[in-house]
Amino acid sequence: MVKLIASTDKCSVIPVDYRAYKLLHDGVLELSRVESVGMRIDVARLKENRKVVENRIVELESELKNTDVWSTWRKVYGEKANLGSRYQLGKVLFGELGYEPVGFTGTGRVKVDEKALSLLEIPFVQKYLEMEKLKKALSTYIRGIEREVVDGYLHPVFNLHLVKTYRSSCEMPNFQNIPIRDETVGRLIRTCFVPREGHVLIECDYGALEFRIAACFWKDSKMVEYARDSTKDIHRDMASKCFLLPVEEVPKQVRFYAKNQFVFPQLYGSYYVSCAKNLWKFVPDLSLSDGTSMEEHLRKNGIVSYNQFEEHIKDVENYFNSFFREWSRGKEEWVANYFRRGYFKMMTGFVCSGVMSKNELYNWPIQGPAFHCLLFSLIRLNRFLRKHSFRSVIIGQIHDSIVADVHRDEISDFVNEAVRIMTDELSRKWDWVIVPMAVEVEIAENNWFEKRPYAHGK
DNA sequence: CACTGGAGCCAC
DNA sequence: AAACGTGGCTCCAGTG
Repeated sequence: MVKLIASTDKCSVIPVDYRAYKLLHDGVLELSRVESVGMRIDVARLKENRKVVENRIVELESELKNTDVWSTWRKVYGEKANLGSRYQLGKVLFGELGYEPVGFTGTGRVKVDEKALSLLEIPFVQKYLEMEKLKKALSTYIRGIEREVVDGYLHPVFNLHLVKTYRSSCEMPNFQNIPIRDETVGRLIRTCFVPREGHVLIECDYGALEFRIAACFWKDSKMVEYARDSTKDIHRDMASKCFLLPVEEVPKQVRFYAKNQFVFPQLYGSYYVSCAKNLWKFVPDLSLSDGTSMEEHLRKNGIVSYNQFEEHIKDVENYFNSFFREWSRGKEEWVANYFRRGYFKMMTGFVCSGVMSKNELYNWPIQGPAFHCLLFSLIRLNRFLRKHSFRSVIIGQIHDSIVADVHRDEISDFVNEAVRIMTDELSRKWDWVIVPMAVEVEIAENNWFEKRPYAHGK
């Protein structure tokens, strides 16, 4: 089946930089080699894990069907009762049993996602959610991988022609969304990705890539300063502002939420109300290093209610805009320029035309070139491995990281060259790369789940 | 029976 | 006026 991009006119008369085309051409060739090489799968383990998950799902199903909630469900739906139907679950919980809906979807249906359901704190629902998590692991990942494995190897397809931002995508199966956040599910799936005999898995990840590219794109002096100084950390500093903590007392988890619920959303066009709402949700889960709860800490600092917190985040947003003042002014100009011309060109030469929203205008010129750094590196690294007859092979790519199956004798040579390409050579390739690049290397001896940081020279 | 869109969840 | 972006995949519900 041929897929086409619907919203972007790539056949426009705007001259396309040949170097942009060449990057995709070379990229397609190297990615086809990556696909052909494939990644080793522990098929026996995958099967074992499937059995475990299948059994647990059966167990949970029978427990769920032994409840009053299920009796009601059967009364309403009779033979059509389907435990897998969230629509039916919504009707039972909110229609029959009288629980209060937490929210509604775009089409007016009651929200029955994990977030909405977990607020109900009903034993049935908690168990239901555990079952759904395992079903997702089973159907999308375990079965998805089993279906595509050929002789113990998986060959996901990496596309360069589908994404509006000229990023990549991946399918059959999608290797770019293998679970990692949930430890239980992550273990079930990732332990099945194993190195070849005598090899280890190595992952080379660009550190803070999108922030660095944002600094290059907006040329905001403070962003550049942050990107150049490895002792500086924008997420830590904004966590400190959002949660009224001294910089040196920002816990890792608090930094994580500041990064994903404030800094990136702000850079891509969100605003303080959304940020405040999203941050506030996690406040009950947060605590300081001395054990003080975040609620307690905020209370001590005069923030008792959500409204006060929202006001505070509004102040932080104002601070953020005045701190990155060239970005703050530049983004308005960027939007105005697009409205005059109807298109824009990425730093890597790719043209984006067609109807774009403000937020897309903020995101696309960052997301695309960030990936192009990775693609350039992958091309150079794969050529290097071939030229010098390495036994090590690149087996995949996840937007800002390269995954490789590296022979034990080649680990340091591989890492040195990968890091050299991803930093020095990249800087030479494009003059708009005005901040240093950082690479985080991880190694896994037995399987992908066990990956841990690998200390390298750079 | 084939197909489509919505909702949900997984990643960066 | 509105309010972070990019994907793939699965299941269900509805349509023809």
